[in-house]
Amino acid sequence: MALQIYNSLSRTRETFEPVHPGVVGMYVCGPTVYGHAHLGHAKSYVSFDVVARWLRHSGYRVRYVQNITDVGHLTDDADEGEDKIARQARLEKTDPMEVAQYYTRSFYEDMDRLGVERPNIAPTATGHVPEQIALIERLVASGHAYEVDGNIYFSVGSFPEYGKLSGRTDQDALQSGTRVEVRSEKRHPSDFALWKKAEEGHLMKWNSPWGTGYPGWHVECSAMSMKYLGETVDIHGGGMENKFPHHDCEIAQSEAATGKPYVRYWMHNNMVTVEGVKMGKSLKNSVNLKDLFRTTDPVVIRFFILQSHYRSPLDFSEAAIRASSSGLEKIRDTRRRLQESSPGEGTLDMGDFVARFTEAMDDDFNTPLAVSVLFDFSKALNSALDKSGGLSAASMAKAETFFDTFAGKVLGIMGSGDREKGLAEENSRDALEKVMAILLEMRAEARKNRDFLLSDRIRDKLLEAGVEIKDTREGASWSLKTG
RNA sequence: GGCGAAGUGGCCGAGUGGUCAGGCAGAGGUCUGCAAAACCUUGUACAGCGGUUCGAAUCCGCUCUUCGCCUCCA
Repeated sequence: MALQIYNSLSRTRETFEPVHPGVVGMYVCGPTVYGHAHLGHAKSYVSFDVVARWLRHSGYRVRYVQNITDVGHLTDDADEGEDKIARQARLEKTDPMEVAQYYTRSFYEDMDRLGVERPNIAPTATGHVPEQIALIERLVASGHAYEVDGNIYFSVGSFPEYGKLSGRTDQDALQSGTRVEVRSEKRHPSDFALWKKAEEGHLMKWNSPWGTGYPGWHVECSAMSMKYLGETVDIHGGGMENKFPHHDCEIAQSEAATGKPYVRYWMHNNMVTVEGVKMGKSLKNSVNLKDLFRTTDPVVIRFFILQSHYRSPLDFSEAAIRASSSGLEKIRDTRRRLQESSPGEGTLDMGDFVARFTEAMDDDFNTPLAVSVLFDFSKALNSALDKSGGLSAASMAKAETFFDTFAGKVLGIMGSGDREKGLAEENSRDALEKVMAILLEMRAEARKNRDFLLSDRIRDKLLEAGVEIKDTREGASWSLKTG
């Protein structure tokens, strides 16, 4: 079965076909860097990370572009209010660019810990002002945008399909009951700003054909997406809350400028809720990743996220995290056991698991179903290892490859065999292994002499120190406790 | 008010008409000095009410409830 993707624009599942065979251009809306990343960022970027990983696994060459918004989004209304980064700079008594750089580094730090691979290109809005101006000029020249006193607005009336993504197509009907105030200088209340004139004291500003100002809040994605991925991008991803107005505006300004479809497949991931309520900064229930990582292994968070579908809301709770932690530990234990077992004669057929995993991922990236295949595989593998004959070296190698490929490279919830490890970490691990070998030998001797008092004391003390002992048929094994 | 999503067993969470999701927690068992792990067994869940059908968690209608967007937000 070919890869199926749910397209938010058509609201149906479609067979994936990129513009250029074998190559995928993918754009994902990145963060606005004025604060530390939270669980919502984690869900979004882990989800799209797995999308990119799966496409690569399927043989595509993927160019993944994810912007950093370091200017232009306002605190308040679409065209009013204060620049959020500028405000944060004022609060921290520093420069907006320092705020942007600081939180950009913080963002990547957190994403690295979650195992999110870096985008191929991570363009910043401030680094692409000329491209944004060029796009605006194109829109002004073709009559899709107009200037009023140094401000440029996109004329929604010039693009009849405006709102097709969110289903908000009747602009006049939308005006009743809306909370957006009517701005007199705009021709239509739904028109949105492409360029804003810089007021007195505005810090982040650039020269333009219309005077000193700064770009509006939707242009950057269109300009940067088209610059690096062409006028039609294969996949454009983002959070559901960005469907309107952000993505509808992107479509309007891009398609009005080029006359070509802007995006082939729109993908929107759902929100994180905390006890059933949307997580948001204003609600003071947002879960900061750095705080969360203090108590929870980032990989557990990643696993937790992948245990639900990207289009489903994810409800965060301590209990749910604990359940995920136990589940992940089960899979990890199985792999550890596999790596520590000695070869025998038994065989295990991997084909069915590979097929089921592939089918799940090809069906709109159904990671929870794919994870369940991992559990089924673990069970089958454990049963095989339980049998007195053990598993043949060939079967063991195949099983290891299965983990390495699907749990490691594709889902990123386990180390991949060829991962790079720091030398220091390697050395301390070596030392620990030698020490543990000595302790386990002494304990084995104690058990042989039926000195269970001593053997249990060793086990208990080690557990206190964070090392867990398990007695198996093939001798004792140990592992560092996580979480 | 408009647009959109969703309600699955104690909890999390798949499943677009017909033999099993899966995980966590719980119970019983095998193994074991004990423990842990693993494995086996164990749960007649699909918001409610109607309808279509030989057959519905899955399709249709109504009702109830929740959530998101319509203001920046992943």
